[in-house]
Order: sequence, then structure tokens, then C-alpha cells
Amino acid sequence: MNDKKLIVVSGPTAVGKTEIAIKLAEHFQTEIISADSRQCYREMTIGTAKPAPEELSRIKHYFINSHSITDELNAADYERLALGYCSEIFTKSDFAVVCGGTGLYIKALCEGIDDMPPVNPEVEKEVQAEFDQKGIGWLRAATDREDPEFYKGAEQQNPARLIRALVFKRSTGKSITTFRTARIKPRPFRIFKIALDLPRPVLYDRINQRVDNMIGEGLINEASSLYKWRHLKSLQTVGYSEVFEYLDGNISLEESISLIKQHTRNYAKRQLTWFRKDIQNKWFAPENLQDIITYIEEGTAE
RNA sequence: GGUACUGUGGCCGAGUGGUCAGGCACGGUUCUGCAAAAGCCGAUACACCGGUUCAAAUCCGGUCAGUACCU
Repeated sequence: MNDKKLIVVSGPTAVGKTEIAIKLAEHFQTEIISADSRQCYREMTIGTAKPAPEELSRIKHYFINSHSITDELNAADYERLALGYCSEIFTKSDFAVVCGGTGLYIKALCEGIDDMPPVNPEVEKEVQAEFDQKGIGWLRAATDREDPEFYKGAEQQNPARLIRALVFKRSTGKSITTFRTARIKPRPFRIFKIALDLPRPVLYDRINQRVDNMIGEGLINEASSLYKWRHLKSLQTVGYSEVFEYLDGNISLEESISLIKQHTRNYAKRQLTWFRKDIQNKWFAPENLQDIITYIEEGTAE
């Protein structure tokens, strides 16, 4: 049953994942599933550093340009979608390549995410509004009162987590902790996790350079055209938020560009923290394509 | 040359005798429905030399540097 293999290529932004994934897909004669929470939006292109049109035509990519910025997606949705893409690819090939920097999505695909009942959108709106008005103190007290079991072990300073738990409790009447089994779901394929890294100064140079390229390619225009959608979750994205700030006149163009670089570097650092934690990752420098292929072929030979 | 003001960690910036400033950067980190999100933790200061004092970033003297004005 383990004759199917999923090759997962992860790593920080701008490290060179796209190119490696394409070469691996060509070598193993298969297709690519993106694991990037932003490249799936067809309205955002320059700022998300999507594969070039030429690359997209060379190898079929799933979860790229597949959604609109108005679509709400989460890790559970991604798990379902990605598993579907896998099944489709595995009808044609023994290999599939996953490529992306969204750690949670990769985890959802490889290990699964606990099934949970949906929450009530009205409750969600209500809690968010009350938090906006009354602040973290209220949120902590309310969560502690209504779901003490969760609150005990929670990140008590993190509004996002507390809101989620409180909304869940109010919507379902049950504590979110009762659904959190963290059970790893079996997958009908073997997984090879490849993580790419570069020396930090080199990576940061690449990031800075890529941001300059994005500006040259028209990021300001692209973001401007999306200005009216700025409130959407999908546009809370490095490279867009900063341009919106510029368009609002809060910062200069130069400040906006240097903030994009800075925030992208911050993001890359968080990605590295996430991927380092996953001990299944086998690390490579992006120039060592042949080592990666050898690693996979030796792993599949058994 | 003279007078005045200023000199705080990578940057900004509070503090004028004895409790942690703070923010950003930077580094580390957390992570099951917004994840390019959100949160947590951390090192590095008080221009230099000397003095006063139990105690100096803080007061005094000098040196250096910068800024403004004057000649």
C-alpha cells in the first residue's frame, strides 16, 4: 500500500523552493501541490512570488490561482483539498510533490487536523466585537469563566487563540479541548520531507532583492487594485499591508518597501522555527538538487 | 576663537542621585479553523577622563564630538 510517495519541499520564503520542486517534479514525472496559504489566490500574483507562467505551464500546479481572495480557507479546508489533489496525482504517478512555506498546511496534509464541528458565525462576530470594545482583560476573564479547562493550558495573552476557544464553546456548548486529540491520521502514502535553508545573510539578501524585483514588476499597482478588499483576511499579507499603509499616506514609498523587506525577513525566521521543530525534515542547501534526488531514491529503494 | 545647547544599547526615545523605561530592529520560541496570522522570551547602554557621595546615566571639573548662534 505504500507504493505512493509524497515529497514535501518546505523552507523559508525566497530560499528557492519553487525551482527545486519543479525539478523534482520533472525528475519523478509528476505534478506539484502548493502548500502556500497565499499563492492560491488568483488576484494576488506579484506579492506572493508565485511560480512564473512559464513554470506553471511546464508542470501542473494544484492550489495555485485556485481560489479568490473572497474565499475563506483554513487548514482543515487545505487538508481536504490537498488529499484530493494527491489522489488525483497518484492515479497518474507514484510520486507527488508538495511545495510551500505554510507549515500548518503541511502539517494538516501530512498528519491531519482534528475534525471539529463548525462554529456559529454570529457568535464569532459577537465575540470579536466585544473583544474589540473591551480588550484582552475581558477576553481572558470570559474564557477563564466559560472554558476553564482550555484557559488553564492556553496562551493567555494570545487573543486569536482565546477568541477561537470562546467562540467554539459558545457555539457548540463544548470545550474545544475535547476535540483536540492531536491524533496523527494514517496516510495511504509515504512522506519524504525535504527542507531547504541558506545561511541567514544569504537568505536575507535574496529576500531584499526579491522585494525590489516585486516593486519593479508592479507590486504597487497590483496592491492598489486590491485596496478596496484590504479588510479581507487574504490581504493581511506581507507586501500588501505595507503598500496599503503607503496609499493611506501613513508612510512613504521608501518606508513601505523597507518594511516589506523587514516583515518578509521576520516571516522567514518564523518559518525556520516551525520547520526546525519537525524532526522528520531532512535539510538541504537548494543548490544540492542531486543530493535531494539521491536521498529520495535511496529512501524508496527499500 | 567665543557663547549656548546636546551626547543613553543597531535605531528611535524616557529618565536628573538609590525601584524594569518603552518601542522598533536583531536573536530565540509557541502553535489544530485568519498561520504571509497571533502570542511569548532574550542580550547588548548611559561619549571619554577625573572628582564629590554610602550610592552617579543623573551633581562638579576637564577632554572629545555634534549642532546653533556670535566674532
